[in-house]
Amino acid sequence: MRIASWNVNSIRQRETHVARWLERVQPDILFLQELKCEAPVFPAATFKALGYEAAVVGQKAYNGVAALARVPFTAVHTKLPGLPEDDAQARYIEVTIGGITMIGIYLPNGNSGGEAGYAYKLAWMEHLRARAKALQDADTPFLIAGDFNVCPTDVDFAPGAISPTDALVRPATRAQFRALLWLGLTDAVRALHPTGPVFTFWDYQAGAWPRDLGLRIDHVLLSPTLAERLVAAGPDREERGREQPSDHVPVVVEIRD
DNA sequence: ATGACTGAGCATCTCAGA
Repeated sequence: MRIASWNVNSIRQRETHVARWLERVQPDILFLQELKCEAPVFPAATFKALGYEAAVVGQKAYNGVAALARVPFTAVHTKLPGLPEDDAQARYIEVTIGGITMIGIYLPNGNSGGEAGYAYKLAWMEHLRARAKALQDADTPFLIAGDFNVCPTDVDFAPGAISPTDALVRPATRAQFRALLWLGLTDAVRALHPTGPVFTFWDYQAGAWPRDLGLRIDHVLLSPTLAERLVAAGPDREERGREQPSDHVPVVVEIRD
């Protein structure tokens, strides 16, 4: 089984990129982030023509997540359990496919809105940890894929690519990410690439891509029984070199059937 | 020393991204 995640930075700007990528890579399921549109204008027909059904959690202009899969499925949650009822940010989708619970996330960046904005990020991470713990306690095989907006360690950003005070690297951000891992989850990409940079994002500015000044912020975390079946994991750097690319590349994980 | 990006939207500027 091939599972992928991709922050596309506007699905309407990246519709062709995603369609061609699906044809080339043939994932069983693809989680998308930063759709930047409401569900009715998501280009579902384009992906349906390629054999992919879509579940979309949209929002005007900001955020937005979706799942595309070749096997019929339904979204069981479209909001992160535990968040206030009036939270309108489209950042979470949870589906079940083949007995596995799969969660796609667009975790808050945390650099806007001052300390309140950062507190929202930490609260979001704590609710995500609680959701993961509930699945773990129920012995449910599950994975969490998406844009975590977390550089877990100093190896996960190029020197100079980010400020030391950025919300992606703040100590509390990393502590909350480790709390997730301590549930027994495996960072799929890092498990198979134990050392060195494995970037998934390069800023549009200052020649970050040609200078390879990237970040590793898109992750796939696996519950224990899925981790035992892990055979491959990594970013698809090829996509960053295309015309008008997203600033993120897809991350692809292979799980033995 | 200078310039250095992308996308959406009540749009020729602001907000957000990271």
